[in-house]
Amino acid sequence: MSSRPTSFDELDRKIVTALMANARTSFAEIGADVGLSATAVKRRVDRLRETGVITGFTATVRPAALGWRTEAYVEVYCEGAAPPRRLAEVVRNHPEITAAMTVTGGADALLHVRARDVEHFEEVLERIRTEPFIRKTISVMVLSHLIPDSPEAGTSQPAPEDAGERASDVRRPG
Amino acid sequence: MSSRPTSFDELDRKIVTALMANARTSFAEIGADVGLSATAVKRRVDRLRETGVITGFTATVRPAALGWRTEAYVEVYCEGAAPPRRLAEVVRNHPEITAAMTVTGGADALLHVRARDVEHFEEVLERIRTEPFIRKTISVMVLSHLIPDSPEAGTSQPAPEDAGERASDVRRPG
DNA sequence: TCTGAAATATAGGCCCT
DNA sequence: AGGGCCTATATTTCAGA
Repeated sequence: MSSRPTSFDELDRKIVTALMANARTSFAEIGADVGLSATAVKRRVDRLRETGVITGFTATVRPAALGWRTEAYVEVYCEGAAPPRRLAEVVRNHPEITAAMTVTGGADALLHVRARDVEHFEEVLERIRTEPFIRKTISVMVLSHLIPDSPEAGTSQPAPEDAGERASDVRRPG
Repeated sequence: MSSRPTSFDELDRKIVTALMANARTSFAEIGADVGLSATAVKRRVDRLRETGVITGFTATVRPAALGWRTEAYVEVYCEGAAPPRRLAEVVRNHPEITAAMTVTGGADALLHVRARDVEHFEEVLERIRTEPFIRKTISVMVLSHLIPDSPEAGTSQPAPEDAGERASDVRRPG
């Protein structure tokens, strides 16, 4: 995980852009775009991965299609000092937490949470509040995305493992 | 881009999981895991894309490696009614905004912003506040990620066009 | 859904600058 | 160090059935 800058030139930039647009683009095709052979592109991609510029390749999924229709940000306030280490442990206990970070401001941490519906979200929230560290939470529910294709709109969701139901078999309230 | 779920079974679930873990996994390898031929896997992936479950494949990039070292969430308060349509226009004017959504609570919208450094972030913030609609903003800076590999930690950033330590113009990915 | 063959892509080896 | 060319191995893709 060296974050050491080796050289990062124009060509690397273009290659990364191409792979962000479509991670399955062939090296030959990228090469044709940037003016390199497939081999050269592959070598650069390998290097970009080794140096940690590219950390992986992933499918972007529309959470709603998998039955994840509810999304919220949760500000977390902790008892006394909240060492990030212990917060990280807590966060790992709840698969519905798709992102978590320490932040400036009154709260100690900000969580991004995905749930199937409001009922499920309430359950997650109660679970989180049960954690010994947590003093209080403030939730902000996401209503609609203004940038539909932004990664946070589509990419961040629990793995389908955690999806209790199928896209074609979503539980109804009541 | 029909958002209607056709059938979505166990096999699809596994395929999606595999592609989320590594979008460049070969269909043959996925097939070996789930007990299908490469051809069958490809057909299912094609269908998952057609039905909009999978919206694309992308490289995940460590923003810091490209010179994006500052990240914040910005709550936006608007003058009077804030039609999402107009908010969306405003948001599109600022490539550093990597996600934007309307939310419950006091604020009208929540923005996710990436900048090269605090100076750059301040500049972005001033630009945003200049927009006719915006009445006030409250910023929460991200200090550290508790889930290092969550998509929001690594995937969401402006395109590498703007990378490096250069203060050149910025464009939106895609 | 599988099989099988043809078209593509990849991962190295090797040599050049 | 980085790039191109070549080749063996995999993979994708398109026919069948």
